[in-house]
Amino acid sequence: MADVAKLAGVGKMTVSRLLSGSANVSKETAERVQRAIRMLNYQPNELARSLRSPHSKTIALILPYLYDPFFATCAHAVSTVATQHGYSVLITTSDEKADVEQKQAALMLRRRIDGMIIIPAPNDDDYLRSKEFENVHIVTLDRPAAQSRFDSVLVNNRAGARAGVAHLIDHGHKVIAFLGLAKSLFTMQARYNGYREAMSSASLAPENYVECRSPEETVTLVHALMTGKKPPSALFAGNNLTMRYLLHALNTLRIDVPRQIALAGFDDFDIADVLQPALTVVRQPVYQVGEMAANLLFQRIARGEYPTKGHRVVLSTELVVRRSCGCHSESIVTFAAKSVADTTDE
Amino acid sequence: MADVAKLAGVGKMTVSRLLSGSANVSKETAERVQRAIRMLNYQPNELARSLRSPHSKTIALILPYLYDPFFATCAHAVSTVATQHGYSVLITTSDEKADVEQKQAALMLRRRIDGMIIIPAPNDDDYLRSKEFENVHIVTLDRPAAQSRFDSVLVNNRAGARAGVAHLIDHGHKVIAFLGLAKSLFTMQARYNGYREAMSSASLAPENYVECRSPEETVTLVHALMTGKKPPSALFAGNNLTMRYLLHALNTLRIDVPRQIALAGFDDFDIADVLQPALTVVRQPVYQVGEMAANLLFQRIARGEYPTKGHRVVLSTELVVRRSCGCHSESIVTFAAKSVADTTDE
DNA sequence: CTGTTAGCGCGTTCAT
DNA sequence: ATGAACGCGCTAACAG
Repeated sequence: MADVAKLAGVGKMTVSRLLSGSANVSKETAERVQRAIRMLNYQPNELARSLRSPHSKTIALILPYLYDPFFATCAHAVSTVATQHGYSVLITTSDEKADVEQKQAALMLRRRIDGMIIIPAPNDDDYLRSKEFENVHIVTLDRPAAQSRFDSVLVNNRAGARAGVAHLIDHGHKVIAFLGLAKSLFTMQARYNGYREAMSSASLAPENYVECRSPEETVTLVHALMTGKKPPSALFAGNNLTMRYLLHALNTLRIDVPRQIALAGFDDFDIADVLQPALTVVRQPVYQVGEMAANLLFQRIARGEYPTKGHRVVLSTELVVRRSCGCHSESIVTFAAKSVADTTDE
Repeated sequence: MADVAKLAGVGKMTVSRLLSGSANVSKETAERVQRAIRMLNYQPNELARSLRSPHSKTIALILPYLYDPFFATCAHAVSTVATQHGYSVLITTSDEKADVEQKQAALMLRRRIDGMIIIPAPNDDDYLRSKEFENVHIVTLDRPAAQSRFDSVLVNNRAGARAGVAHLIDHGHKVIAFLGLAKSLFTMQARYNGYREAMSSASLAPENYVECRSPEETVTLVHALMTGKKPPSALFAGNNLTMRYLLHALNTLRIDVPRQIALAGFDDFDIADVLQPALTVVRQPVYQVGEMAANLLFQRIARGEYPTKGHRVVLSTELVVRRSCGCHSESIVTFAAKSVADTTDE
């Protein structure tokens, strides 16, 4: 910058003013400076700017992994919104490990980010309430942080799962199993609760939660389920990953859907409708979840306020009825959700 | 930091030395400083460090979008390797637009990143050879940059596609269509070339490239193809996105695979094996592509060398034979690729 | 082994 | 309308 100033025959300050656009610079000198900038191919150092100003124009995004299309789409939305606001995104994956997440979050803090969007790993988000995190805006995605001042964007997991399971019940199924990922995940708990509500409402006994850790394990679990003393006639998958595990397992075990067993699940995905049979799923507004989280964050950043109690935005889901449940025609039913809620379990 | 120094009764320099671990500090003072750091909950400002040192410990990752599982998995690999090296990742999406990519790349440069990994949008990567980019390490992913000094990590697109199409020919198909995304994409051109080679080798006439811009358009195109004067008996999809478009279209048009038409494609994906029929695909080592690119970049950064001619690493693909081609048993064939090549078209 | 000086590139403050 | 000086938080280079 000093070089530019020298070449233009002005002080560094004039150059700085011109770039920030704010203050008064005479047309003539402005033009001289512009020329000098082009001649030297001057690029301002954003690092130095960030050091000086209270804003680094950077946010952090921490999520478990990117190979889940749900998370990937959220990340895409966040990136898009950030670019619109002139912000950069520091991304990092936690692999669902709370300690990794915590270390990465601390690192982001030292990089002076203006805010962070987190899909928190289970079991330990206490660190977010420690002193270091007091001066950073945080929005949580897909899962809330316990008793926190942070905004969260969720979907109505419980109501969605309840409706999906109720639909299976409407088909006359009495024994329905719920399969999910790690039970410690917020979304899995909420959806399992929805499942239990649906079962209880129909005076049916809820089955135990079936935890699928891998495709291989799922084969074993499904086999055990089907050859047990109370074989289910329908299955509900807790998310799109579980559903894919399940499809593998049913394929391996040569169990026909929906003749031998009916199927439904939470979270739609790209080719769920071209499978044979097409899958009945509870669809969540994936892109909007990420978009809303980013918008909330930038709103907080713009206002600079740190509320003591965060808002919980709950987006609505819809039941997409296709064939795997046993239906012969397709339809969509939407479940409204309060846009701001304070329930502890959605 | 000044506070810590004051509390410990030492100079800032001693604190700095302790943190960087390099120089000599006596045990006693070290302990005093440590205590002061803990008491004040001191966190070093990485921004200031980056400003001072020649390394910002940050790399940039620019890719078209994240909702493609191929790109998402590459991004995951890059993020993982970066964390291993103690680096942070600034991510941004270009939406396949060269101008967006260029602007974002320039912004990254001003943020003083140590290196960048790019999946370049088609048609315009000249900007990478301009003066500003002289002092940054760049590795290209999935697609090369023309005549450049940058390393690239690719897969053997042409050989893979050739083998996939040859397999369809072995089934007796005479008219095979190639469907892909934008024709301007490097991978699509290379794969289409492989298709043409396979056809020519069998003395068959290659069909024109069919460009699928959306699921809807694909329905129209496939319909036109099937009702045209030379309806194909087999289709080859240029990538996983095209394959999904195609599956939608075939489903909509109620065309049965593989009875009415045989199917194969480039790029495996998660549930390609549970579809009915299971899809025959050319599989590329997705995670390894991202991992290798990141490793190459960190190697360059570590050595600090800017070679005049970049290496082109070409990873091998394999043909995963399942059912959509008409086969009744499954198998895998791997195609070796030279690990370093200088061909302009892979 | 430790402290002092200087400067990374920029923007704010005050003076002109 | 413009410039000089100072400081953001840190570290390299030189003293002591």
